[in-house]
Amino acid sequence: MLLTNEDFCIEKIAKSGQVFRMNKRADGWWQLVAMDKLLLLREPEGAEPEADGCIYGAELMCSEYEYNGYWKRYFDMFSDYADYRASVDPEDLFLTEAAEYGRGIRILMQDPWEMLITFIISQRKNIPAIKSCVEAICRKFGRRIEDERAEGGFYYAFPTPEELAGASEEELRGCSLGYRAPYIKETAAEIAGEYYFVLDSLLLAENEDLLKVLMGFTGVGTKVANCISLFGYHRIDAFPIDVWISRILEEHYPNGFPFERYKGFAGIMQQYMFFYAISHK
DNA sequence: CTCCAGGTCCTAT
DNA sequence: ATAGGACATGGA
Repeated sequence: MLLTNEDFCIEKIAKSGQVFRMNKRADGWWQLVAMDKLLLLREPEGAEPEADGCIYGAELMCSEYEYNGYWKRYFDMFSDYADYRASVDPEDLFLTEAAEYGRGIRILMQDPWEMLITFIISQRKNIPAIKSCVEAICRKFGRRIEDERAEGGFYYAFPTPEELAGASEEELRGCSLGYRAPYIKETAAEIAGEYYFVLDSLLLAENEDLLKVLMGFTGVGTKVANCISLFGYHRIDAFPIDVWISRILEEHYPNGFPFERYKGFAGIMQQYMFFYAISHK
């Protein structure tokens, strides 16, 4: 299944800090696990790098049926990111450069539950550390799935609410979660129990209500709630402010970020700025 | 070794 | 409301 798109770069998506189970293998394929689903993808054969050195588009190891039924939505292929980039204020030199640098990034439509737990883990950790924690809880509590396409012949699904709720705090701490272990356990217990349908019920919620409910879970504050909104509910106007974005706002937008200009999709701009920042450390 | 990471919670004003 | 300190751990 060949995907030709000017705004699809596997490597940038994998390194953009929104997805933590997408890794390049030694054989050249990128392996992505989303909940219990596996996808392998790689750069199109014979594709020439563009002027920026990047290759755009991808070959997906899946049928058209699987693509249309799941991955097309997952990768937000119904949106035209060229339009988003074109909306950038040309006089805003920083954002112009960041958006050009981030061309190929897309805001993925990931699972709300996976985002809830993943971003509780994310607090005060760098991206490599987040990845190893997420992988650890999957290995320890997730269902093992045999699949010859996977590296080693198997992979682990993201654990279900029941699987995480059943974990002891010691087991969770064994995944390097530190003080987040009780956050994870409490939140998982709530989702596995009385709030079983709440994440689904939020699909149609207003943005403000969504944030408010998410922040009701232990370990979820403003920033994490915005990440879950953006990456798990595709609320592309959500604007998570972490230490990187905070620095950018101080350095480049002393008079405030022009949210009015990007009304409804400021989260896309946020992602370009974030990726630019972490790539130029 | 030191510094820092896609922050949140709790407490004291 | 708002400000300050505690918090676990591993990657760089």
